[in-house]
Amino acid sequence: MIAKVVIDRSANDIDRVFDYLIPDELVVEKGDRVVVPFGKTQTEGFCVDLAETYDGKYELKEIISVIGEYKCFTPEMLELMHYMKQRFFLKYADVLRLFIPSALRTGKVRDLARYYITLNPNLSLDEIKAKLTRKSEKQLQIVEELKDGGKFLSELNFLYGASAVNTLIKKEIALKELKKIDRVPLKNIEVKSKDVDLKPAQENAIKTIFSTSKDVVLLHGVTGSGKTVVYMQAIKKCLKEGKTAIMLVPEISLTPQMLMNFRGEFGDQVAVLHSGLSDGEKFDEWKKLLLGDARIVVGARSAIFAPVQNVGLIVVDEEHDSSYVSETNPRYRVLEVARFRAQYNNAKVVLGSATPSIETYKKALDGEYELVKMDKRISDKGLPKIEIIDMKDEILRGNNSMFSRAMQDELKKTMERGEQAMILINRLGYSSFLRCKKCGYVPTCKHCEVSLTYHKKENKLKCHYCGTSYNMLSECPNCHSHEMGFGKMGTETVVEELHKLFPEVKILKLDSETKTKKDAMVEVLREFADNKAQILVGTQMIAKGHDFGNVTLVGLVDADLGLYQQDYRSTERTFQLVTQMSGRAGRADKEGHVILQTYSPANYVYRFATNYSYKDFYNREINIRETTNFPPFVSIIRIMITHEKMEKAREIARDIYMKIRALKEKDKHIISLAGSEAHITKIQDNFRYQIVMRISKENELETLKEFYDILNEIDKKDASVFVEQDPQSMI
DNA sequence: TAGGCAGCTTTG
DNA sequence: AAAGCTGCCTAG
Repeated sequence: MIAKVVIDRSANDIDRVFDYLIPDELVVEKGDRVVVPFGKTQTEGFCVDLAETYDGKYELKEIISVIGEYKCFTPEMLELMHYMKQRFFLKYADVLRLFIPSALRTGKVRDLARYYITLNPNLSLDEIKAKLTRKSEKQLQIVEELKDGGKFLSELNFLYGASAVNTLIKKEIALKELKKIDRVPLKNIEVKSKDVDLKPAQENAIKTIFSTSKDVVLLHGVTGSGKTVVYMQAIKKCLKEGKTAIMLVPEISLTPQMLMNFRGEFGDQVAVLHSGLSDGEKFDEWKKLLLGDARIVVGARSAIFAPVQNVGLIVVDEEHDSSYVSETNPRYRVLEVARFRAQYNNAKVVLGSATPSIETYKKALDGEYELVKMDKRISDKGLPKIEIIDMKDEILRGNNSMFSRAMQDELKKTMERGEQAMILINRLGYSSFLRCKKCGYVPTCKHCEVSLTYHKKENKLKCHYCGTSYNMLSECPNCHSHEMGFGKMGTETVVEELHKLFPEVKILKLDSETKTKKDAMVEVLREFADNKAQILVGTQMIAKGHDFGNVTLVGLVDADLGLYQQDYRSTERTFQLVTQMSGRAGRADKEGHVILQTYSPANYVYRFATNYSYKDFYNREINIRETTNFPPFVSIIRIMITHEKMEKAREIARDIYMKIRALKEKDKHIISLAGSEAHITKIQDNFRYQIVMRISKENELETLKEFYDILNEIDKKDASVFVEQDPQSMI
């Protein structure tokens, strides 16, 4: 027998499948991890296929051994590997590494054994009781628990705490041994049928999810319309049918509520996967899913690769969130992976959002996705009122502070009522754009209608989509003032200002600095939830999914900062942000209020956001996209070439560029083509060149395939070459 | 002439 | 990615 093996190394030259002979004494199956001789050494690899014969062009070597007790990859995942490689231009090894916890590869945790605890058989029950520390109620409980047979250590630790268990082991009352776990088939577990009062809209949503013939359902529901209940009821239905479910949320570490809801409903059937877990924890959760001990996974982006079988439902909550697109190493898009898995398993994908991405909504309107609407809040309370404040007017009236008079008034009232406020600073991508401080004018590109980015090195303004360069402006062409500046505002300055206004009020701060400090973020959120501070200042990360009942005021200090960027999606993002942020105000029984400060109060994005009219916003936006030739009417493809030597990177980039230019002559689906240095020319000692194209939606996959063929053909040397579709940012 | 090292080749 | 091989440079 021949084993087809992918070597567990990420490099251009060895990104293919190697043939090995399986020696008679070894059993190797598809999905096994193996040790093989490779070149002059031994390496680990993954068996991705078996074959009877091979083409005989070279002498085969034999597989040395199989590692691990079980297969890492199901047939589904191996097919997904091929799909992702050809869809996103990835390397085999990079894809396979996504599918398994890193602890498994690095060998920190490798076998499938778990500690199993039994009572010492050499001791009678009386002897045991005599040995117990008198007061320890917990230890006694554990002994009772173990009387009729052993339990796994993790379970005991969870139920009684590790210290009690450890004491018993130390006293040799209980014995600890490694016990291998057999693969348990998916058992049909009893699902508690706690009756929930479903609103008609929710019932309708669930009915549609299971009755539609389409593979994707878009659940368009306003904030507070009860989408989570729909997810849970639909998942419950899947479990009853013996299937599994994947529940994706933008960043699980930020939404413990979601997890609590799921744990409450489904108990230990839920496994969690996200980047905040330790290696060991990740491994344990993964294992539970692989073995069928848990049948629901709740997690962030990478949980889409959970090793569950027989998937019935994949939910992508906050569908529009940019975290569903991987922007590092293996670049992939969760929605497409979800759809692959759903089609493989004959399952449904449910996309939930109050503000679906323009791309998604168009697909729903075009009939590719099923569209379900939930446009009423559960609580029958209206959505909070959004008040727009014109900051130019404030300046005219002599208020030079970063807070408008309305904002100060409302903050004061909120503090007096003993309620809480959230202040948001919009820092969605903070590349520098120029803005007139008097009238708010932002220079844009003549050809692309996107705002220009300032390039310090050349002292020029540039458009990122077509590359046109403009001279730097010192005078505003609109109002002729000379106060052109770069809009930038930090959480720090906002907190300082607030302190001056409200010296006795406790203020908390949450930004990307807090995020890097491990538990700091959780701590800040808990303090705020416990009402220990009255104001929470933060970047857009505080806009996501939190449910603070006492928050009645939400303030956006400078909503525009996200609006004028060299990015066609910035209006959309701003709309999403305003809508989401206002969803944080007045969640419980209190009336909410939103204050939005802007220099462009007339911008349509604010008009539609304050009326909560997504549909009107969509109509306007889709129109602009169509006339300006932006996604979803075309696809923007970026090929990035990075190399530690600038000349090499440039040489390869030029090679690719010339080949695509030749292709463009023949293929009318390639609309535009531009090659240049990337905006950030060097990251981590690697020089970066990019080729940006617009291609038509028609024939899109074929056009991409042509690009991939070129990329496969050329000598990439040690360069890393990756491809992005409709990139979130052009940095 | 030994030693060092940059750059290239090979991997089933 | 990692190891080994080649060829060139340099100190002595």
